[in-house]
Amino acid sequence: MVAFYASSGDIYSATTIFSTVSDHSPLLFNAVIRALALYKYSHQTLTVFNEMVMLGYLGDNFTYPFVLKACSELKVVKFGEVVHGLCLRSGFDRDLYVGTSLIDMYVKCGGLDLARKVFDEMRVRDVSSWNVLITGCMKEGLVDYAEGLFKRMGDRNIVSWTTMISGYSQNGLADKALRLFDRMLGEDVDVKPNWVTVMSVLPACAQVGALDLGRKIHGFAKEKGLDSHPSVKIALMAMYGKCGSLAEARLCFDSVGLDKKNLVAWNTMITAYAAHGCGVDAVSTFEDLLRAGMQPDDITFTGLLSGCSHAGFVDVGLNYFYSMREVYFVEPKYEHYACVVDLLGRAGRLGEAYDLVHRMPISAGASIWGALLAAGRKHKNLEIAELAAKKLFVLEPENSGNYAILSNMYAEAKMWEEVNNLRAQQKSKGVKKSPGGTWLEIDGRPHLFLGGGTSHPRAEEIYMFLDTLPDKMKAAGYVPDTGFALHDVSEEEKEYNLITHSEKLAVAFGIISTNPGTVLRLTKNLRICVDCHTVMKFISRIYEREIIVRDVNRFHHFKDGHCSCGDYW
DNA sequence: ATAGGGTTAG
Repeated sequence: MVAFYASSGDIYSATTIFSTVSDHSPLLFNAVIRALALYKYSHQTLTVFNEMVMLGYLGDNFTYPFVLKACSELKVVKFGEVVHGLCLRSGFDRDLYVGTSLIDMYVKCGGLDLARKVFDEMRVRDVSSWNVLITGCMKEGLVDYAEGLFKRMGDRNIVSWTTMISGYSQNGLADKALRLFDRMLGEDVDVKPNWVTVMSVLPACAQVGALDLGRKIHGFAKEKGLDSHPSVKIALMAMYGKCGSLAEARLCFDSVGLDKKNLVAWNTMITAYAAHGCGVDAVSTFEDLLRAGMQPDDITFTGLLSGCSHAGFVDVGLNYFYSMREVYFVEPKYEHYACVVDLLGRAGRLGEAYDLVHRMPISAGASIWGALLAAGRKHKNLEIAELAAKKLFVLEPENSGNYAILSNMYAEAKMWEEVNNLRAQQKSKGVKKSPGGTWLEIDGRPHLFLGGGTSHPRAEEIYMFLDTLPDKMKAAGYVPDTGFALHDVSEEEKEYNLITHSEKLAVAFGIISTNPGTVLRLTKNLRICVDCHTVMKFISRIYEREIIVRDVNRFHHFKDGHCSCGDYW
């Protein structure tokens, strides 16, 4: 009876009857522990297990996997260690399932060293044991170690491949993720990708902005009947959003039935609108969410507020922010304050932004000082920028971008001594300039361009194109904005530094190597600079091209000499 | 009986 209720998920009935039985057999304990763990009543699982141990029964190979699952769920390594000790005493630690569950528990509780120790000491291992450890390594960023395990393991199943692919995606190695997905299809014919596999490879497309490749994978999913799963559709939405195709993201969103539209789906759509600067759509989607009877969460509000920020809807955004707690019962967190500081700062209300930083109940961190620094730069407020930058030099000393911004502002103000001091400071701390890079997708293949790079096979043509550009642009009314070039060098040299920015190289290659009218899609690892932004506008008009640039935090759609951001970014 | 997953501001 208990087992029947337990397996059907009626935990209440199962535990009620369980408590009326006076003579608990090990079998009965196992049934209840299994049910409680599977339905994530983790505390209760441990309570019942404890009761069992008190009665002198130490548990067997059917008890431990579920007790350990409860420990993993709670993420308390201390509990896990106690249970591990009991495993050893009971002698069931030698069991394959118990061993694998131990590894999983240590991985989920953040004890990778202990997980590796258990793995090394196991006498029998199966695919799952290897897979669990690979997951742990990927989570901790030990990509090389995970690769070693993957290479060494005897037989790999679809979970092994999927784990590697999603691990690469999570560690920002989109290239490797995409290549492994390909290799899996070609090499291991016995392995059948499922919906989780599709979901794991999509973030890699998103990372490098590989729209065509993403579409191909969408087609592949359709062909295999894997595209109807709501989670796959959500991953597709995110991919399309991050690859610059809002329309396709919206199509996926609409194809999820209203009853299956969970909060993640809504949040993804709102976030996509926000990244594209479509404030009106972000707000109206938020209102649709409320009408659909959903309860927004903290992520909904980060999307909504950043949407308002990117679109310049300062007061609308502030209103939402102030009503979060009372109207929507969502406690404003750090990231919401960061959005509001950005919202105010971007709009030039630096005083209010700075006030907020001091009034907030949470202390400001890197993203908030980063927002203030960006605001200081945009509105040429050196005082605020200096203040924010000094905080950032302490909080994220390795981030060269912060040095660059302040240094550029000093240069603009012709404060050469400060420029030199800053450069010396940067050098003494060993901060390396992070190279600018831009991806351009051509025929479904992403091409990488690095700032100042000359290694491209068609570098000569690219530079030739860029060399002739200024004259064409000057004829159309262009004045290069060299104010923020890093060095105190001649005007001409500054112009040259600007010319070698990676997005210019990429757009040049795009223009000379694709048919007229082809939309150019660029993905950048830094923020786009003012001069590149201006150049893109001119190129879109002179060459009649639509150019879509994704920089680190938003999209710019250039068309006929204008940008969708309205120069507000 | 154990394993892989989607949304987060600068």
